[in-house]
Amino acid sequence: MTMDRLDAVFGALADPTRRAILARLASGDLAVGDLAAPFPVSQPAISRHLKVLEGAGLISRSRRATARLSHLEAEPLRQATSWLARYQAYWDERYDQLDEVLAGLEPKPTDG
Amino acid sequence: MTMDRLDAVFGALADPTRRAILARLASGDLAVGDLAAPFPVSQPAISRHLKVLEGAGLISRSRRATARLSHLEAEPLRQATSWLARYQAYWDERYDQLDEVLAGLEPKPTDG
DNA sequence: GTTCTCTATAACAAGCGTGTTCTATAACGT
DNA sequence: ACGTTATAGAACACGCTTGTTATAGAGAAC
Repeated sequence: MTMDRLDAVFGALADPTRRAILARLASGDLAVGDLAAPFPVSQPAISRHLKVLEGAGLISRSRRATARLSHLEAEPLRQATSWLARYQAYWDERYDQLDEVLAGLEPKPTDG
Repeated sequence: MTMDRLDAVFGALADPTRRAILARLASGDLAVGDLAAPFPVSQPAISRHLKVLEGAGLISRSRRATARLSHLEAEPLRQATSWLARYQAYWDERYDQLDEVLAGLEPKPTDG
């Protein structure tokens, strides 16, 4: 249950082709062929990238006629962001006030 | 200059040992030996992990006596978060108001 | 049922990553 | 200078990843 999905997620994101695939899927579901078109790699290579993304939970797939549509599933990205959030304080002191704002309480004036 | 550091950053984060190293460095700079102690791998293996982290810009290093201290550099983590932020809208509708707040304008009351 | 389209799998090659052990280098203490 | 401590590098093994081409399978159209 507590399987380290972060391994798979970060591993998936480490490849620029896969990040580009996710970026394209953000605009809508796509078939393998459409997805492969802009990339200088073969269709089987894209199929394997999709398999990696699916393994990381970053996409889900469905059938429409002979095509297989890939659908972006951003939840793992949220988990990754959640892990990274631990370090926000190390690069951005605005994090504190941001955190407060997000906490749901009423925002206060920036300066007293 | 626009080198795809995300490859290196996400690649570095894909390894659980390296994530654990970063987590420990969040509490303060550490020498290789101290860093290697809790992990079930050899010292050279840790040295190589540190080299990967350094290559991704995630740590910097300095000498103190014979020891070499590793220091957390979180800026690349910010870049990774920045990339991921593109997808926040897909899992959290609060993203919109968050974005507004972060835009730097003075916070307004939650409700008009 | 045959054919066409779309996608997945098989089989293979090459490169990279991670781990090991053994050894070299660097800084300090005496 | 010499020894001790801390870290890096060399050499090697092994598995994983990515890519290729060729082929198989699944569904639609006719």
